[in-house]
Amino acid sequence: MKKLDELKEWRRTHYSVEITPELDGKRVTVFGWLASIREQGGITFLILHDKEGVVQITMHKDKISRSVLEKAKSLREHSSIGVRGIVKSIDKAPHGAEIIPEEIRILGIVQRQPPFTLFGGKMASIDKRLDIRVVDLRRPKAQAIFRIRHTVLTAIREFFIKRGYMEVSTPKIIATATEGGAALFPILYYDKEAFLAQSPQLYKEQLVIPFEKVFEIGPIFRAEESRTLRHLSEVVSIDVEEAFVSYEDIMKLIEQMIYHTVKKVRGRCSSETELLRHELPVPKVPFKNFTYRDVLEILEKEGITLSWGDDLSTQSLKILGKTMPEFYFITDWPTFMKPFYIKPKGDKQDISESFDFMHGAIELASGGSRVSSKRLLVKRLKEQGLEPKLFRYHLRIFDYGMPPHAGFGLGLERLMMVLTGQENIREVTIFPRDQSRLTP
RNA sequence: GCCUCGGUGGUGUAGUCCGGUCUAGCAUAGGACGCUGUCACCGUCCUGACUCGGGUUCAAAUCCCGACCGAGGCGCCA
Repeated sequence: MKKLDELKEWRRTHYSVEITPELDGKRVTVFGWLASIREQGGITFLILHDKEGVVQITMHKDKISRSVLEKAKSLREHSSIGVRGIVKSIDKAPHGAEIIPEEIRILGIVQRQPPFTLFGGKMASIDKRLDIRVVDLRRPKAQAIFRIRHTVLTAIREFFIKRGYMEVSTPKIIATATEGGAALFPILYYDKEAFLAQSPQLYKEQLVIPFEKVFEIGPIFRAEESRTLRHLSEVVSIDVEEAFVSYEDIMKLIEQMIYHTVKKVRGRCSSETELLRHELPVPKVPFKNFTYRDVLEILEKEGITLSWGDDLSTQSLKILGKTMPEFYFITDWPTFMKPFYIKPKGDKQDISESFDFMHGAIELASGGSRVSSKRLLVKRLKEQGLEPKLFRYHLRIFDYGMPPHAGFGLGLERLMMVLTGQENIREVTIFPRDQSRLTP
């Protein structure tokens, strides 16, 4: 057993990337994890990485105390250490500067052979990586993905707050199905049956009464038996609802939100997108807009015949994605294909004021104008085979001046797949949940 | 949920069709040594694996059955 050192009075003076030639001769303290150790004759090089990047620690056999050198050589990749030493400006070092250590403290040792190395080498399968996910997240590419995610969330919050939307939180433990459709996870709520929310839909609609413009960024849960690269049982949904607007206004809002977000990612995360080798062009606005009927015609030309009312199969979405590898909307879906709260068009009741927001073959968001008349809502519930009684707590709000309103729900992970070029939604989720994975 | 495919050292793979040549190859990792400017360092040597259970056979990593685990596609779903 190797002995661990105590942190004691040591505190970080610099992050790895802050070790620059200008600090030449200064004493610094850095903390991090060992990314690699290389011996070159009488010189030993350690690469230390922290959350910001890497720095090189260099030890000449004759110029360093024996105990420091022995300690360094005993280390294995992934060990967590602290290093106190003198910065030396030198061209041959990776960023023009390195640290000559005076003392090394071993703070966390590596007991087992990790299933992968941080830099280079073959990647282990996603299953093995997810088993020790936080170690996997040290990989530079994973770091890049989640830095981008952080930037995306920040940009989206900035965007809505600046435009006067209020951030809200709604219950994730609910009494009844919100919209029918997706399967819910039942849970035991004291002595009652309850469910995990599949969407904040009904709550956010109600919240336009006091707040007019709201958004929520929070988890939603779906108990679908979906075994694909783009479905999870728990995802983060970005939900917006606004009073006195229609679905066309909401589509415009999405367009601006995406434009703003991509601009921010490009501005703040250029090194991350470069590392991921993923081109992220500024999206061309306005986004293209096809009706459901247009899409059927496009698919017809591609040799796929669908009848009005057919869902777009995975195959047809893939073909659509090839012809349109960009952001676009599919609007005016048949009313019966959409949830009960989606508003039918005034003159054509069989078509709805609805849209799906797409990128290539992947559906990112759906939204629409909402039904604001209680009578119509009850009619729509019945048409969809739902029991209005179960929705009485929702319906009675409509007796107290429910304004016309519209909104959308967007899957954050799917947006992240598009922004980072990942094919598996698990890569953009810190601790993914699917039908076979409940841990870690 | 359905269909298809797979499970070989810590990790990624070759070998499986067509049983014997497998004492299981390669890379990476781990250990030892050498190398005074590496940066996926390099060189030499070493360590380490056929998912589990049953069956067929003179002989099974290889063929058959079952279990467990995983991957992809479709459907469901947003």
